[in-house]
Amino acid sequence: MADKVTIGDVARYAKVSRQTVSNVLNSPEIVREETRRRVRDAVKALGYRASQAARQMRTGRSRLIAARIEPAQEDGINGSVFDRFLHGLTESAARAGYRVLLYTADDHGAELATFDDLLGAYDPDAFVLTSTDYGDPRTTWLLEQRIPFVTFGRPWGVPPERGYPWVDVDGAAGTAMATRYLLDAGHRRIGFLGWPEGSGVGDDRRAGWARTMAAEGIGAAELAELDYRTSDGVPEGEAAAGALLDAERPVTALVCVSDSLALGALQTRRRICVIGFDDTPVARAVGLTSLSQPLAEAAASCVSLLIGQLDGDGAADRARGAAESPPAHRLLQPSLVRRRSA
Amino acid sequence: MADKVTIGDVARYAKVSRQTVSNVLNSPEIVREETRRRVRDAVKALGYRASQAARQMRTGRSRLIAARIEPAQEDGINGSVFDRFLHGLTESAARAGYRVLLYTADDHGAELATFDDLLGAYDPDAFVLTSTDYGDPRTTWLLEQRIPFVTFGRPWGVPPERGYPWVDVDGAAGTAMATRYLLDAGHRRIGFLGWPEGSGVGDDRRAGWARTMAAEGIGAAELAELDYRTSDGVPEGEAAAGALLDAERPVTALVCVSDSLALGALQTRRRICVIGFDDTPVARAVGLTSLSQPLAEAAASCVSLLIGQLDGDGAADRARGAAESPPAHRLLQPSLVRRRSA
DNA sequence: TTGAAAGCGTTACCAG
DNA sequence: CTGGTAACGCTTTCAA
Repeated sequence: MADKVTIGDVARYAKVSRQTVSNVLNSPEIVREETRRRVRDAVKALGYRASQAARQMRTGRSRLIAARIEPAQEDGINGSVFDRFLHGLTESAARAGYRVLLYTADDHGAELATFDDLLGAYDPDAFVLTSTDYGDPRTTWLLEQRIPFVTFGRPWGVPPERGYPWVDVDGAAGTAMATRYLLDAGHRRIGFLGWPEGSGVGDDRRAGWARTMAAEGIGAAELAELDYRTSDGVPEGEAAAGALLDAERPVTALVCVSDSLALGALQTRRRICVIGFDDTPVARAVGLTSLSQPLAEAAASCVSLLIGQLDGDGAADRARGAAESPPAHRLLQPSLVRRRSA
Repeated sequence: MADKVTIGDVARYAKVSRQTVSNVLNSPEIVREETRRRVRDAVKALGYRASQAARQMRTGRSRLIAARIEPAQEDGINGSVFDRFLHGLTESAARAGYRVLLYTADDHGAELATFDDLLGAYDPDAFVLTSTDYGDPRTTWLLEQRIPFVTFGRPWGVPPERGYPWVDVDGAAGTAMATRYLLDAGHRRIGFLGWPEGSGVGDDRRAGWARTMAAEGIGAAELAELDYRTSDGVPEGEAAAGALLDAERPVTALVCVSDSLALGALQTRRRICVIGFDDTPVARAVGLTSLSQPLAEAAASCVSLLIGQLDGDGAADRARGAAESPPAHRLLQPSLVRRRSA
């Protein structure tokens, strides 16, 4: 912290006015080539960096993106998913000239309060929301306040006219791929270990399995037999797999909505093929075939959607009233990582 | 983002000067009780929050703590450790009025460059460093620049006079506890699955096992027999455990430097007791007894050590020259989480 | 193209 | 204890 080098120092060094330095930084094209070079050399020589605080005072933009760091999930197995997403977010944001500001919140109520806090003090330019669910109050709130944001997760149950930008991974396509893979390997009694109905993510993943099985000519009655619903967890997976294996017509393979359930199924030590979801460290460790989400890409998409809003809408949005184009979104494809378990 | 409420608005509402409002916020004791109350009511009524940018311009303090988000480790199993630490850090920092700013860096060189970047632009008040190793250039750099920081991890190989504040978990105490636990259960041939010599963390954890075994009267020669060193990973753990089990005098129990190695040992499916380190989600999932680090407490300690520096040293440090008191530190105790594996 | 001046919201330093 | 005034470093008018 030897010295705070300001724009004035650079100007003096390059023998131009402060304004010219600012121009070189913000709209280089309007400055004469030679001057531009001289200023850039000065910037490099002095190690100058624009003070974000001063810039923010003038422009009103903090170049900060706020994201919540989630506590370790229930059994923590899929915690790493969020972790990797956050890493990708930080990296993509940095590339775009933004930084990620972390916050925590135990529930939606606390999170709304934190939004307010953050907005008042650090004034982040945007929020990235994860783990969205039906009737999520956070999106409504941010929409009302006209704060830019993206969600990683589809707007479950939100009517299109109240839409907002989102990024998600196509879970159904993933489980469809997994199911197809097992069918091709000769399986026909392929069960699905899923969560209770009502979670957007869980239902989506089940749908991919169901439609692929149906396309294979498997009727609704048999499908119902093969469809097991339980809350997430390793013991739950073990119990469920046991039930499916001890049925009159046992399953020979299992597509699971999560690695936790899949791991449980694996622990039965019975001869079945198992495919999990999320490609968590555990999957790698125990040789569990799993569906991998392109998290870095998802994070990058979140950032680019945000940048679009931040650069485009600025004040134009407020002036023109309603949005002209529907919010952008992006649905990415998971990939199947083959290991010993299938 | 309806309206930016400034200190002036509050002053007008409470019918006092801007300065008085500032005083109520920063040094409440010098303001008359009644005025204070009126101002506080105004703040609440208007939803006022001091603009961090403006405050920073004036005070030079950003109320930002920078921390690196690490990419998923090798096999990712212990990734959740860092994740939980980061969560705790965010929470503790928020309680102290600070926010956590994230950054990434692939190696030490890139990280130093990022320090510079961050300091120039966002100007965080402090850094929290994790995964410190021998001859870590980051601590040297920050010390030179007189930037406040703490490390989560002891200053391995750093002479005391170049000391800095740190927080760590006593790995040796943990493995000693685990070893004692196994001894009490009647085991005597207790092996240690560790990393190659030279890593501070690994050597420390080995030491706890070794000293406990020695105290039990087990000689150096036998100790050498029981001490196995390998790089981290599940397959590595499986191989190592196999070797230790097939020895002339096989081990009956294993203390491992990581959950990855322990998981590998467990996968041999042989009848041994295994204890891992870090209590990762995998451990919970497969019933592995493991040593748990008090991560939330570690994070809280980091924050309080930082706050001490930030509030105390301000300018006094530079004025008086060398530090009067040695940097503070805190060594926390891990705890043994018993599960099926031991 | 370049230079001068204003102002963003705070807090620190003065007098009253 | 309260009220004015200056200053932090930057970008954005406005003139030259």
